Amino acid sequence: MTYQVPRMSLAESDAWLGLMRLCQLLPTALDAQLQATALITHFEFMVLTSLQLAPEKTMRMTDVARSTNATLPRLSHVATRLSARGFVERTPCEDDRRATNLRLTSAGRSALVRAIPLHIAQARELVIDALSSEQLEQLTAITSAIDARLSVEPSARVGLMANPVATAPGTAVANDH
Amino acid sequence: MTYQVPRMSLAESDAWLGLMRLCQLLPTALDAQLQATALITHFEFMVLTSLQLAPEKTMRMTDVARSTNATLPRLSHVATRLSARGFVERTPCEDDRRATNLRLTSAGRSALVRAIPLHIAQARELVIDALSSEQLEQLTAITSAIDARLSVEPSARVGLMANPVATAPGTAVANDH
DNA sequence: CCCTGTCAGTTGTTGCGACAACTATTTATC
DNA sequence: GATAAATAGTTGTCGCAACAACTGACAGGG
Repeated sequence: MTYQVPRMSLAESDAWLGLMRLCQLLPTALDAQLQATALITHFEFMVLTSLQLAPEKTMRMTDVARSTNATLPRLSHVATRLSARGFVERTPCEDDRRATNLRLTSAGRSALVRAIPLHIAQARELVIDALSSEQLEQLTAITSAIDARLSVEPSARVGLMANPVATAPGTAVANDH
Repeated sequence: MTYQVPRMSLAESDAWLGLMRLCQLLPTALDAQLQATALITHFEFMVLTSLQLAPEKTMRMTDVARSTNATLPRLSHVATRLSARGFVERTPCEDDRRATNLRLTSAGRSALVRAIPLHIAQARELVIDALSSEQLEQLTAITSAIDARLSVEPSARVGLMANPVATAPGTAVANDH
């Protein structure tokens, strides 16, 4: 029951390759510039921003992770680095003693304030100013549509993926075209 | 001479954050799926594909790097891994003895052929089928526009970036060009 | 209560990408 | 034709992200 995956049309392939290229180059360029000018990574910037917006400049690890699209282990490591630089403090949570609160220090706030204009300039230079306002709206719609697909858990979107390739050549893979 | 960077409007910020989220989540999801099903990374897939399309299934390292949006060191490392798995062979180039040719082996071709339908299914599932054909065209236009900005070398797009943050507050940064 | 299961975080390992430094070859210049 | 400069690749180091395994705390059922 190997049904045929339709090939990509030219338009599809153009869009796909363009997106892949973007996903590869943009984050790298962004991080390189922010590192050079503000001495923090883009992800660290997002963490600091999240905290800055929170009441008491304090948030629980899990909430920060969610709002920055990160996994908890990743955030934990970054929090360790940020706290070593004095930008952030870990404090135990009263309500739930499993939880940890992350608080933005004044040094962290300073670093963020220094970084903000650089970051906005970056966003303008590389993306926003490159697009018309129609394209900005289109981009928002496109990213949300893809996002919806990404958020579905992997188990629910097996689809054609349900046919893993065997390591040994002898194993029947039945991928005849 | 601190001139004000205009803040982002809501529409701008939506587009920006959506794009950032996409650039973060999509490559990860892609690699995880391809690794699990085809046992290669997305970047390895691109390398194999490039070679497959080349005459004699052979290309020079530099050309492969360009066609996969990678740096030469990165490609060199990946070539080492791929060649350890027998998917690829390094051969010296006759014309230019500095150069190295990369050739796709038959084992490499098999691996690629196994991966192709999985990869296409992925692309459809996560991106292409999530978008209308108008959106696909829009996406192509958007990515090219941003790409044009990315390709400009950093030195030529200093703009507001030309004011790096000093590590120590006292240090004079005197970065006039 | 205790015991099982779940949740919040942390830590250790692994693997990959960026960058810098290096070798070897080719091209340009005088 | 020798020397300088640029080009093609390789290698080593560093930092970060993913994943798995672990600890400690809450919640629900007997």
